[in-house]
Amino acid sequence: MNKFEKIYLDIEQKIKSGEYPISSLIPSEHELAKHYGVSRETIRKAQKLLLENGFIQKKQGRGSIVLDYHRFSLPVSGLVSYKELQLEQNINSVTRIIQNEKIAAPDFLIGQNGVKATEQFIHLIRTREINEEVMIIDEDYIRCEVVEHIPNEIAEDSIYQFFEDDLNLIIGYATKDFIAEKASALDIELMNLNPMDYVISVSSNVFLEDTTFFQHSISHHRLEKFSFSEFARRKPRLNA
Amino acid sequence: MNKFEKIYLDIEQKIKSGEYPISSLIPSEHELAKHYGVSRETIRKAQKLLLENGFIQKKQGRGSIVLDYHRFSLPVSGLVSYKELQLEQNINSVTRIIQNEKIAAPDFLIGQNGVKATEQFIHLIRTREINEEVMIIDEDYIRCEVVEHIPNEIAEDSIYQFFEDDLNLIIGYATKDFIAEKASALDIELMNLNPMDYVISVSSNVFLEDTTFFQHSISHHRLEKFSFSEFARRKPRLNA
DNA sequence: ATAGATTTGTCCGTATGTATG
DNA sequence: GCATACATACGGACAAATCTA
Repeated sequence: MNKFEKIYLDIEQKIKSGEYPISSLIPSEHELAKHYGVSRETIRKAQKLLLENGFIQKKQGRGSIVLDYHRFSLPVSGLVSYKELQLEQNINSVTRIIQNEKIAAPDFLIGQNGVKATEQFIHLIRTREINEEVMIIDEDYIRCEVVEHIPNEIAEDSIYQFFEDDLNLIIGYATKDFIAEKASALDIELMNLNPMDYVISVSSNVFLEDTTFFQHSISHHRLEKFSFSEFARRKPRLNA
Repeated sequence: MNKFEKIYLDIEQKIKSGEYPISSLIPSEHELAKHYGVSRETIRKAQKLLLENGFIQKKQGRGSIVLDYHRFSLPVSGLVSYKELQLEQNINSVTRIIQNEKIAAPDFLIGQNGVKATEQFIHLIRTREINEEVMIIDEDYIRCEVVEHIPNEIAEDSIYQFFEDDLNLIIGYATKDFIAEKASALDIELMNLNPMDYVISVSSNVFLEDTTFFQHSISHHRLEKFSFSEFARRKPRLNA
């Protein structure tokens, strides 16, 4: 791990433990640099992470203030996978595999992001149940050029852990679109909904670090159980 | 404006104009540093902005690739105001003021974020109409210690522009929570909904740069018209 | 109201490490 | 192996904002 990441974790822990209380100022950049035996730029990199994650607010001439940080229920930003969420929140849930098979490239993906008509995709449909009630239906299309097969045992756990730890894929970024839409036939069947009900549909395209497109996923959430939070910073309007 | 912001805008413009085409590599950090007559660190700061805004992807040993990005309908991240969104998307909409009055601090805000029971708030309720149909109901509670009055002409336009340009307030950050919930009486009345209908409720607390809390807002969206997008980067799991 | 000390913001030049082709 | 390009780190300099005496 890099120096600035180690320092970030150390300061984060000090904030969480209360050693740096909420609303207080953490030591100055100069003091921290001396304390950790690094240069000021390294401290500033660590602080940038703290800033982006909502732990501190910096103010020129004043210092860095500890914010009243928060436990997010469903962070949109940062591409947190279902498995990671589950672990963090200790939700006891069951994943059921509805479908896991290799198919030809679906029409709506061909031509976009360099997908050729001759390619194959893994078509994965899973449900997420809590207390025997289906809360989320996840549908994934995964590019076979990148991942040729996903064992069912993996699909029941975390495909992202599999991608990253076993296949050594590096996930780069994703676009996500949220809309509310009428429940599909599958939603109605698996979630026991009525034809007039709505679901929240989160569709995303995921790309590797080298910019190759590798996954399209659609996730349907029950309205009553849908919620997420985020921490946002005001971006300066540069084009003014 | 800072050097790295100017360079950011310049490169962004070059990407948008096609001078740096999608999927191509932009010049190396070294070349850009020479071209702009600045140090490499300054170029890297500008590139970090491009990275965060989804314009490029960097790869060690390779270079920085221009991504095929964009046209976001409703960026959650970055605290973009309704007015800015409207401008960006050329949506012709009408804002109607339902209520704009000074009230005592509402119970649900007292004690949180340093709000005292003796404080006053501006209670603002507005509707956002498109084609004479109410799409969004915005309810704002704005701290009078920070903003003592909002003229109706302003409320019809953009309160954020008023805060920033006229009152010189600097917005720092916000927390946002999204849930789907049953339509309220006001929703039913103003949006012409049925009692069983749902709306998307986005509630947020907004803080100034100096960490003072100054606004709580609740925004109700019609399901059929709700949509937003975001660009997210995978954050490294530091706690692994 | 002013001056000086402190703290963060920006920028530079250099050095070393690591990944890519 | 080699050149190229990005990643990390250091130390220094000055500016701008804030606080205090």
